[in-house]
Amino acid sequence: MSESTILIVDDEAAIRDMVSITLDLAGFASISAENAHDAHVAIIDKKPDLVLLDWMLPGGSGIELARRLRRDDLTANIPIIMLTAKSSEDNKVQGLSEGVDDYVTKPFSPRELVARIKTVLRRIDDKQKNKALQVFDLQLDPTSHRITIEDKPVEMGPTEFRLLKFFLMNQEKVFSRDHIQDSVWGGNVYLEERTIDVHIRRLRKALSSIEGTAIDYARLVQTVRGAGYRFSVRPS
Amino acid sequence: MSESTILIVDDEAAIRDMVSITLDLAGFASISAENAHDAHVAIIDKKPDLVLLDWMLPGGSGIELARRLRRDDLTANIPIIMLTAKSSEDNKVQGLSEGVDDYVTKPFSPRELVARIKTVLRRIDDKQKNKALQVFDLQLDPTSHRITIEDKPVEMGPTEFRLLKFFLMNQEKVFSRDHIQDSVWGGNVYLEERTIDVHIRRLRKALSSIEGTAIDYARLVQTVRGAGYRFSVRPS
DNA sequence: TCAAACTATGACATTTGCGTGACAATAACA
DNA sequence: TGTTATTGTCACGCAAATGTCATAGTTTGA
Repeated sequence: MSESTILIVDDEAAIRDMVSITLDLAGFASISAENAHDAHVAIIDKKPDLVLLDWMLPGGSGIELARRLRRDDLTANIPIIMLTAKSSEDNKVQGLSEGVDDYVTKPFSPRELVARIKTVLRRIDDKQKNKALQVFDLQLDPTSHRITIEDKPVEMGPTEFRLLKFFLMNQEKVFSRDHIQDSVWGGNVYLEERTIDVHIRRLRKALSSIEGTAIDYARLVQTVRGAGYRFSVRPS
Repeated sequence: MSESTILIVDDEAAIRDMVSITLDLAGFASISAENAHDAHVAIIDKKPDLVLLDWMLPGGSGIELARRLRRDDLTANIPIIMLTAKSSEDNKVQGLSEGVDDYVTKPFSPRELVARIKTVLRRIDDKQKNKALQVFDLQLDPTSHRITIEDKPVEMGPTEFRLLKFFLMNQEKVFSRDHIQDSVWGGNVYLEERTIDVHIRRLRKALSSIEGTAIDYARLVQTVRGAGYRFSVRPS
């Protein structure tokens, strides 16, 4: 997994800096915001993997932000760790009910903060890993190792299965054949260049195998001439 | 069944220790938490089989925790026994509506506590057992150690019995041969790779042995090429 | 409009993984 | 003790999956 990005939301610059340095040292990328509004913009824009949110933002907007993030589907799955000034059970309870994932009480040690972050990220990761990937009525369920379109099972080989899984987890991005090979086959094989094309074709064929669907799922696997392939919900 | 883990949630260290010792003596493993937050983390992390929860945690967070546990799918099935300071009908009623499984009123005897725990665990256990072990007209009764299809007895060896039981308890999931071996044979044996196949075949054969059924039960044991086997009601 | 560069596709040989019948060793049982 | 059921292994056959190639089709830019 690549580097996780953490958004720090706190009105005190000193704390932002301190946390930022801590996270950098722990191998995270960090961005900062000093108020709820900037934070929200940054979240939409940069899609951080986790938000460190000060409970006591001026105007009590910390909890407001948390609530808002949870309400919106786009941001509902971004984990939040609250930073609370004092260890108050009231806050904790209220925060838990807002869907906050964990707490760190100020003052906190860098070690503790990093540990909490890692725990939350791992927990979320496990949850996501076994979650079914879905695009329209196309569904890939890693647990049952099954692909369905409109609940009808779709037949394909193991390689096409991995290929589709890769695309579903990385939509709207173009990947070169080399990159696809590394990600789907693993780095230690040599493949003829055209081989990727053939598997793309097989995947498309499998996605077209269900008759009478409203959407042509094969068309979601798009060729980007000179660059590679892309899985996208938007027409090319 | 392996050792059950009980999580003790109480703010008084003396009670935690006392209960912990009691549980150890009764053959349970126990972990402790002194507040709702730590408890929640421990539950996510350690997945205890039962939670002993003090009703009167500071800030009234005991009931909050119970409510929160019930809301989340991951924790909704973990049984909760409430520890109440005084025997108040109000508490009991309120607790029941939160989905609490039982009550123990302080002060309680170790003997009573253990009895309650065992009762709840057994109840939950029975519920789990009797739930998954029927598919259409195929029935597996763990007690009488019998399998029937449309009330007609099905003959199979002990290994196939365990295999079918495993599948019935874990439907819609793919298992690798290694995983099946660990779960059905136990971890300390070495089996030739093809051996699993042979037992799958014997199981399928047994499931086909009843003539004239509406459903081909053998077909529920599905091969997932390159991944393992899956028991599923849905066609592959 | 043409050539060059790139991609799609059908066909094919090879590899891989699974199903199956047979068999010997072992365990269960009368 | 003899008899039967159960179990694990093996060898073989088959079908799916895979990678490659040759050919056809498409796009791009001069």
